[in-house]
Amino acid sequence: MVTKVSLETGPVYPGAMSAQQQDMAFDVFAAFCPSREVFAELADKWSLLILASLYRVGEQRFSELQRSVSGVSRKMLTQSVRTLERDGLVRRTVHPEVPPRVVYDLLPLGRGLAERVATIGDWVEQNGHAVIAARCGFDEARSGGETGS
Amino acid sequence: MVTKVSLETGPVYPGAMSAQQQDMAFDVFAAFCPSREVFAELADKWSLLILASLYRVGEQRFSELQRSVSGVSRKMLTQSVRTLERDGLVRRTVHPEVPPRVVYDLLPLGRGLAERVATIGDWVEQNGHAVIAARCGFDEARSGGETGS
DNA sequence: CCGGATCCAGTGCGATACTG
DNA sequence: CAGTATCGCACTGGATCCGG
Repeated sequence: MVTKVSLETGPVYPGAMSAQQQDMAFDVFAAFCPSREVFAELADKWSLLILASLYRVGEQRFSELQRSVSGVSRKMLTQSVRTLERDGLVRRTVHPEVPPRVVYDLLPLGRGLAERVATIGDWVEQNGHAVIAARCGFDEARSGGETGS
Repeated sequence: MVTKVSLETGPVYPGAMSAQQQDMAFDVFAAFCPSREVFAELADKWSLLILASLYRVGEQRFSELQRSVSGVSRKMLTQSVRTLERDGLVRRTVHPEVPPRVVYDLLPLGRGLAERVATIGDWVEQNGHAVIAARCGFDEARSGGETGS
């Protein structure tokens, strides 16, 4: 892994990469690798939750999504969903009615990612208590340590 | 799923939750669920990359980690790794030497998560080109659409 | 070598109001 | 209903200095 790509700073991938792309690999850990940018774009609270929600619930309209991913503002929802659409992960379908109805769902590409993201959500829901417990122990050890003596 | 917990705003989990905790579930999608806080804390670029790096490479010292996760500042690395330690995901071992040597590695709890996170890194490295291609197409369609006529 | 503390610019993000 | 535009604050996160 980490075979390294062209390693240019700018976006140099025209979309067609031929077969040799198979022996090349993006490196998420490299600061200037294009894949890092992709990763960084996805690695935020709202994007991950939106992906997970679309994966769990299925297609949803804008307001449903906003209720589903509780706490997200319209601005952030719009922005995140736009990015996901731009990245070819999510499809945005506008039904030309009045009032307008816009539906979002996962594209095949996005489903593969969302699937993995959802497992992280699952993990947190299953192991959250352990994390919180550890956190309490940690804080307690820090504040409790210096009171004595 | 989404069975809902006590739903208090504050941190109300003392660490011991008895057996009934099994029928309860955290809900990552609920704005005020404690698990959401945990999720939000982990859902950032650096934390995810650090977990993935520790999973792939194994235990590393501070400076190794900084080189491994290229682009991270010392401040962010310290901060992220502290949070991960606090959450019981990562172990920080100080070797009392001079110069000091500090080693980080995954705790069992953290390994379970890191494993899943790593699959996301893999996904990005494998499908990054598709994302970038989609992105180009999207941008092109937007700017190319209004030039004509 | 590890990392805490401080300073400060940049911006993420929420609140609000307006459009189609 | 879905989305854009503007404003403003708070927080992020990098650079730097310092201490163990």
